[in-house]
Amino acid sequence: MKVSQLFGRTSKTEGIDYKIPSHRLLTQAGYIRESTAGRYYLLPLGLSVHHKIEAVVRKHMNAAGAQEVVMPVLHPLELWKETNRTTTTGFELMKITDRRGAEFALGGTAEEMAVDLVRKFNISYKDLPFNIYQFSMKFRDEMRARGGLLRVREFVMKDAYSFSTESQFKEIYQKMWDAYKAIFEELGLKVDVVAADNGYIGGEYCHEFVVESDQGESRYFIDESSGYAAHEDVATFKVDEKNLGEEMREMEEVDAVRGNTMEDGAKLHNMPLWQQTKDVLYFDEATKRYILAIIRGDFDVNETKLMQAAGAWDLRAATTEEICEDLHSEPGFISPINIVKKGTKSGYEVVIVGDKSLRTVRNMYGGANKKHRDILNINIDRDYKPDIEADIALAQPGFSGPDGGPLVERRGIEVGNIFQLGYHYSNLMADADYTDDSGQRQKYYMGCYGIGIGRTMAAIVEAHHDDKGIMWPDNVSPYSVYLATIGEAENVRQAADGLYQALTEAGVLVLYDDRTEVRAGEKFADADLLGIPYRVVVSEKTLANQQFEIKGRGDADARLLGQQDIIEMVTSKQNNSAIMDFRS
RNA sequence: CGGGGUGUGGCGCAGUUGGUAGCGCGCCUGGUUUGGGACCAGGAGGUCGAAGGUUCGAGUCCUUUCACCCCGACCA
Repeated sequence: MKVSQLFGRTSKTEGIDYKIPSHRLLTQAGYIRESTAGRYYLLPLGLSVHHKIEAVVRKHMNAAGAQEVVMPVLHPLELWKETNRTTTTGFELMKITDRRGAEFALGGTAEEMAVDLVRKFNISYKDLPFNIYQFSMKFRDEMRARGGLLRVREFVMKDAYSFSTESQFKEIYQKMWDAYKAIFEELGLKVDVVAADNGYIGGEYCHEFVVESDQGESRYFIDESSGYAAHEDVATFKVDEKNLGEEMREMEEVDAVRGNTMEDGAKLHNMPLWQQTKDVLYFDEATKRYILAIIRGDFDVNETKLMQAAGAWDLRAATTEEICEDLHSEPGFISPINIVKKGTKSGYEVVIVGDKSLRTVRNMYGGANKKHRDILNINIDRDYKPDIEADIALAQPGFSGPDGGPLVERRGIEVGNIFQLGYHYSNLMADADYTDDSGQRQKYYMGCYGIGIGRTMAAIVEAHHDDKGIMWPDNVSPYSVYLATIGEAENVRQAADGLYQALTEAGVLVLYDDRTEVRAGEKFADADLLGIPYRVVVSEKTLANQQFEIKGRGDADARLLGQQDIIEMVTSKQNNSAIMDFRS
């Protein structure tokens, strides 16, 4: 491809105030252009990178036995109603109606479609296991798109769906895990595999593949000694025992003229924070229940864990009015002791969820559900009994991980994930089953596996750039060589044309900067910005002894080589995966 | 959805107490240049986000609305 013919151009001013490096560099180099917030044009260069990433993903998915399909982008809304996800997706479904009034969802993920496809084939155990996947545009009505390609409203996702028996599942999950490791390694990305929360998608466990980056939105913890890695939503830690040797003392209600914070309580009673009870009242809009979370005073409530433990999917903080008038308690003095079982006005039930850390302390102190009254010597079991006992504590940096080592906090970009769905969808959807070897219908067991292609592209740029521009790894760069002429001399042009042809015939993708009106400095700046692995320069100077100048994008110095050596040097680094120039 | 901000040629911006739009980059033409973003001369390109209002007159004042950016909430 000749630069003079390439659609799109570099710009010094376009996107100058974008804060995220990948956003700015991809824009300035002419890989992407914004349409509206969270929606991007992929220009020829950007599409080329996109295709190369897809090719790597496809290669490893196929090698792992998955089979590529394409599903419609418009999903019949009845399918989403079948799984009750029209209201509970976690992202606002985008809907569209055709002129006959048929309703569709713009696909944001495709579990229902995959099940619907599979049930059309009335499968048996002989068909299992299998894994189908696609690359397709996904639509998310994000509240707030940001960070260029990092969080968008439309993007190409590779999404895969596996169908198997429960006993076959572990192997499939492991295969996807291994395939993902191989994919990201080939793309030049170091990933942490992080245990995460399944959220609205269902299932019991899942893992995120995260590229460590300051620009990432995922926060997670690593125990570097053991390799334990978990998203902050699910991270667990060892809870130290405090004063379990102490005798239980008589419960006692006392005056407590203090403010509403934990610190106020610790100060007033001159006792440690950990001996105080932290009582946080929530209301779940989905099930119309109050959820009273109780935890040791030196910990915080992890709301994701709380949602899982209580089955409360639409949690919000309770209002002062609800606390005072419906539950007859007092902000800052809420307590499980003598709390009403039901709101006296609303009739809504109060569910008490206790963290397991409550079993590491004796004789706790806390509110009395009355203003300026506290209770001393509170002990679990004797004085109150949680309806649900679970780990609902939020991990913090420095806490001991489940394997004993200290937890280190990291931030990263989630580029892929693998989910165990189990029977979640086969339970919700009709005929999501197969015939077993005794002729009985059985629910199948599912998993799903996603990779965001555009986000991966941005993550690669985040991991591979300097202050001059992008530095693509060899196998995702749109071209292997940036060939630039300097000057308008006829012999320079002829030599460059010859090298362009020779490299192309050798199978090397070359971006040939044939512009005559552009000076050397600008060509060098463009070459750096674009991030092509090799820059080859042809000028009267290099031709003085029949040579060309070649420089790696990350190298400080260039060297002079003859044409044959150039070709050898470049082809030896060429990646052999089935990759082609989609523009020529 | 809450808080803050911005909308003026393709991009980045200026525009005074209201008087009918300008600069830099880019683009086009000609010339001089040519190893890290050159220079000279000429040129094209804007109903100032949209709608309504005040006024003799609105980029500027008022009202409404839309879009985008940043922070938060949310979020495979």
